[in-house]
Amino acid sequence: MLTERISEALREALAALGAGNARFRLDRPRDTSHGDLATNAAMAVAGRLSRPPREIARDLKERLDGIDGVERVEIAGPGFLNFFLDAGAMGGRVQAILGRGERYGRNEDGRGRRVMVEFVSANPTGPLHLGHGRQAALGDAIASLLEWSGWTVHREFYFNDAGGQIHRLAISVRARYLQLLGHDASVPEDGYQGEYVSEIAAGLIERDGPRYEDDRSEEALEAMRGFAVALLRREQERDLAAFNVRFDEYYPETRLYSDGLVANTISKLRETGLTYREDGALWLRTSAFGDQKDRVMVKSNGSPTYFLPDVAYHMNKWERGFHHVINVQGSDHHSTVDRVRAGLQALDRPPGYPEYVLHQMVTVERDGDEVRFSKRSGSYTTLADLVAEVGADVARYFFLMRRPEGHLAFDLDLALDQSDRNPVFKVQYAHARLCRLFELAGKKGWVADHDTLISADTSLLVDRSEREVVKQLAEFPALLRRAAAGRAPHLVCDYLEKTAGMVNSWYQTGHPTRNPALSALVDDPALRAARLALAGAARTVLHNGLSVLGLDAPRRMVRDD
RNA sequence: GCGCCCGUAGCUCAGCUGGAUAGAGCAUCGGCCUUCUAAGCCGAGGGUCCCAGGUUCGAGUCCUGGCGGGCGUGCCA
Repeated sequence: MLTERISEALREALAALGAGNARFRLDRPRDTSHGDLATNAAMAVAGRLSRPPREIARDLKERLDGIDGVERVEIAGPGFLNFFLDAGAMGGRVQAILGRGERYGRNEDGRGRRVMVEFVSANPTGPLHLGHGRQAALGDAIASLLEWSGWTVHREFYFNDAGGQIHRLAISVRARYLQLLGHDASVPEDGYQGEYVSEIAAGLIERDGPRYEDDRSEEALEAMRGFAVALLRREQERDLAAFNVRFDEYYPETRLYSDGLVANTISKLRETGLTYREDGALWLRTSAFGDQKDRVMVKSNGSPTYFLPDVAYHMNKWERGFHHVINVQGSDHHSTVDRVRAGLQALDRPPGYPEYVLHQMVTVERDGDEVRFSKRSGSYTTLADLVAEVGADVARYFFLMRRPEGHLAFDLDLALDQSDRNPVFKVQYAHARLCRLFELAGKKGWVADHDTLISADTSLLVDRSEREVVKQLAEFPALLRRAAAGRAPHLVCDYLEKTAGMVNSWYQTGHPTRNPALSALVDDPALRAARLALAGAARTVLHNGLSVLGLDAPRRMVRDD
């Protein structure tokens, strides 16, 4: 593409001036009088070359003349180089987009490399809540962005099916089970109070009858535990499926024990000489690797803390061949980051392994006030309820449109709004509107197939409204690259909203009631083909962008009033 | 106390590796439907980028010190 050609020419020119490998920007200036593309290259290397930026810009400009598709280059301001593209090059970008089609925006940066994204990882102790929802949307979108960058991506869900929380679940189920059978029993204070626990107990009676009624053995409790975990796991999976999120693998904590990985990790850590006994517990000197303080590995009662299986699990990820791992977690878990990494460094893994994306919590607001509208969970709003209320696409988009590290106030009024206020509909509608143009062209008997569009004379796209759209569309690949590198799906949302706005603007400019001469559906076949090519390119970008985020790109919008 | 994150328009938030006059949506006000879906478009007003220093050709962005808010700081997960 043209941007790459200019970028390459700039690199060569900089090398010739003695500033090879310099970092510079080449992007679209806000102000169109500053050209179609602009670079800060001269300023960026001024310090290194100890020369005035404008002088360097002059030298660069001399070496940049004659790039195919560039009409002229100007020096401006403190030393910017502004590139003005000719009509042919501008139009050529449309062809390039159409040529790539559903692959437009993909790159091969991660080719041949594997990455694991671990996310959601909810304990099977209850229905998924909104924090899990945000994490599901975030993890899936980050995984998708990496796939668009050529990585081979493994989506993994880790669940804690052992330990104290699960034990409390089992006790709670037993209490409800006994209640349903007419016995006097109560759920302990630190147990699980939600209605779903009774549902589990009822399911247990249906399957096994009253056989645990008088059985206080560990085996009976174990059967209840197993039943509850399996049921909740199925339910979580069903809720995630309704949210269009799927995993390649579900990894249970108990496997770390049954496969001997926890025991193995203990002995490996002991071999490092970084462990010691104190107050009856076994500690690891994590402070040697930047942790705030040392951590207990094995409690004085002989059972491991959660820290140990975490380390064992990440050693296992590494041994499975995942040297790039991204864990998406709520920021309330951020204290585990340093200690897990410290434990892994003790075992000679690199300091930055694994990578973490931490997100803040979610609240739902209606009329500016926080609301909770879930009955089953007992205390919190569930993901399933939210999805039932607003739909998967809206929920996903809203979870993604803010930076992960900020608190997310889910605006329920806006989410339920089917008007222009709702960004999801705005983007989807812009896509549907472009599809509609092709439908109408077809009705008039005009050929607008792929071959026609890709061979259209797009140098006819000279109107400002058209050129602005083309420039926006041309930025899509760089945008995806940036979003992938920054683990930042919200950038895609921003981009799509802006693109949809520009598409709508362009569409209105050429609306028959306003300015028929600029309509996409003009009588002049050559002009029509060029504009439909632009419409096709825009539709491709909106479609691909929505697809990266895991959203549908409808060909037609149906409003349910 | 210490660690991490956040602080940008009335509201919700973008802002890339430091780059040209700080942007978007909503809200407010004024225009635009006999013609491709007005679920839209055009225009206007609206800013101490939390504060104070520093780094430099240039700081919302980097550094230091404050202020305000969130989370964490367990032999809980």
